Amino acid sequence: MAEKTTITTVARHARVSRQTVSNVLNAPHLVRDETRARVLASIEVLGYRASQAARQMRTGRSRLIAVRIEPTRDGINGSVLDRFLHGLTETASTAGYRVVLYTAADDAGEIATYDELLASHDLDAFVLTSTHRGDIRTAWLAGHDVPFVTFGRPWGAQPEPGRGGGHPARQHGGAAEPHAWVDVDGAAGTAAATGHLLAAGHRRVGFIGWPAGSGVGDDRRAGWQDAMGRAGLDVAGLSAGTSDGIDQGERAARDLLALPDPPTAIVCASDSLGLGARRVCGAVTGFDDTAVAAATGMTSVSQPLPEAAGRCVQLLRRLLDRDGPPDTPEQVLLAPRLIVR
Amino acid sequence: MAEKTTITTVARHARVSRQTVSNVLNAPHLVRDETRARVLASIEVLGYRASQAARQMRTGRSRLIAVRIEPTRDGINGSVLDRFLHGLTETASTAGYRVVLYTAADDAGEIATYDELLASHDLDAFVLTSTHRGDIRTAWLAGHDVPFVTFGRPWGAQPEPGRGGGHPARQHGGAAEPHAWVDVDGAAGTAAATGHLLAAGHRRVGFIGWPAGSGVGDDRRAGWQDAMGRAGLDVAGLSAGTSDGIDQGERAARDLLALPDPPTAIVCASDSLGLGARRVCGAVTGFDDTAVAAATGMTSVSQPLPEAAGRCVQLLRRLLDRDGPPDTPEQVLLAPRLIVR
DNA sequence: TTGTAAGCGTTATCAA
DNA sequence: TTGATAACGCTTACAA
Repeated sequence: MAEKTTITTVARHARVSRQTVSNVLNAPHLVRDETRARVLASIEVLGYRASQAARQMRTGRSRLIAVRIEPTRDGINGSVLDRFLHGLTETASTAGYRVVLYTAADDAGEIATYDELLASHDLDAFVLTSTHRGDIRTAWLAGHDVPFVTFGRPWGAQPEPGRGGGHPARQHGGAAEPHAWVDVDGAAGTAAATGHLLAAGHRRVGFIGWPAGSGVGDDRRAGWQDAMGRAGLDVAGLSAGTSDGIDQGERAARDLLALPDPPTAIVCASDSLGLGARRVCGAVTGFDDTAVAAATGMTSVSQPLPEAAGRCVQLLRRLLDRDGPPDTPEQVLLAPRLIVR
Repeated sequence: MAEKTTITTVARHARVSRQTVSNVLNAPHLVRDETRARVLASIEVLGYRASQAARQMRTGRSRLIAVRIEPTRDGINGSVLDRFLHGLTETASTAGYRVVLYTAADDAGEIATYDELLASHDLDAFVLTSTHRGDIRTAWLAGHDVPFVTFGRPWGAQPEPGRGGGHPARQHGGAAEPHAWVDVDGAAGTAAATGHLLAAGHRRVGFIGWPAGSGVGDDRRAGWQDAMGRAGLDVAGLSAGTSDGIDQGERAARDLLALPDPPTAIVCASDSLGLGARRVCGAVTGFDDTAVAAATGMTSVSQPLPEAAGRCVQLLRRLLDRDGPPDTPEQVLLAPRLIVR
């Protein structure tokens, strides 16, 4: 094994002081062109790379961002995180950041992990996924002055039990302080899916989603409802809410089809639900454009995951790569795309 | 924000020297019980956690292990990595290690990334997935004395063009120096799938996999061939090789069914191929037990991903948490499970 | 058993 | 524009 190349090695090789080498790297404008060129040449020749650990001790920044990896729930929607992670890793690396993974059983466990990661590894920031109503994580991070971005907008404080109708999802419930987030417009997605079915001649279009109060679910339901409303169509009784899963989707679809005036097509809030519904209904759309949708030829709403990941990194940089007071948080709402099959 | 808690804070609080605090953490047996208890209490009260960066500077160990995250190819088999990653993150964290992600376009790019990660972040080890014939990564890592484990056994040097028949996959081709690896016995999986079909009364069981020379593919083919041989059945002409994909699976299945004496059932090397084959053949098994297989009710071979991940960490610890000369590398071959549907 | 001193590789401060 | 010095928080060697 060769000697470890440190900044001292480079300094000796280029016949300058350590500090000058450091300046070439961190404040190039302070160094004369000729000197800089010589130093850069030495760096190249010696294959020098600054030690993150040493740099971190001095600057307090680790250039590490953390993301939670969840146990793929039903496997169908799980690959969404997979693609998001890949995009995140790629974009982060071009910005000089690395992604570290962590797991947690629930929100409380996740917060304990924040504490641990921050104290021992000095993590620079967190990317949170799967935001939901009553999410306690963002308040904790904000309260501890930890930079973070969520993939998924804030859905408000507590689940509101009695809120059936209306468009509750559109109110981003009184989050104490807004934070940076990136999200995909789920309502626009289900609206597009509904429009697609309407264009195909359907008039009775049903919806299968999750029970009211789930934020993401309410949003997707609202998109369907809006699209139906704009077409002047009645939606009374055409909506079902159930937990996620293939069998649940089939059951809910059966119920809808048993109505006196049943739907002829169904928009679903997930590919899992859609797959189940398809067993009993010909015209069904799913959500997330997972491999299952592609494999079974189901029309589905596709989220622009790589772009969402890129935006998260972008927002993070705005938070991190600055010396002044933090900018006002930014929010990004991306449009999904309907993949017609 | 409270003051940063360092080892000095703890020392003051417990009325001992910094060194004693360090000893409590790293060499508890050197400290008197009473003192140790007092120090631990202070650590608890102050919520102290040793700074990884400072520790790393002294010890040269980062307690970080790296894994590549691949762009989900066809999405169907992609979720395998997802589940493996989750298991890895979980097990690693209980051993005090964190998982960092990286991407790479190909083997050469991956090696460049090793260089970068090692030089700047002092990574402790790598976990390699998707081993293949002619894999240049292991030689590089071994040559640079970097600890690593592969998920997937070494498949030998170069793809061997003219090797059609036999059981080439069973020869783990002259790897210069064996290394630690964990793998799942693919041949056992396809053998089980074949056995399942034979038990159902089939006598002509075909196989659709990838072109010869791919290591993993040859192994899975060998399992089918062995099972057929043990049952005294002829396999001549019953095997097809194609690139992965649903349509490719369908095409290969059509070809097999067009034979004079066609198969009545087909074992496939992936769920993608299986899904395609199923369009034209009733009795088909897949491989990987992905969400697609579950959703479409296809029998498939399931890999014990969490266990594989755990074993990888176990092997890594053997390599890392030792002071003497490294142990002889260990290899772990896990048995898959057939999920009958 | 506990304390003192040195040093890991970097960057911020300040003087030349 | 460049260089000397100190400091970040920790652990290893050695002295008390």
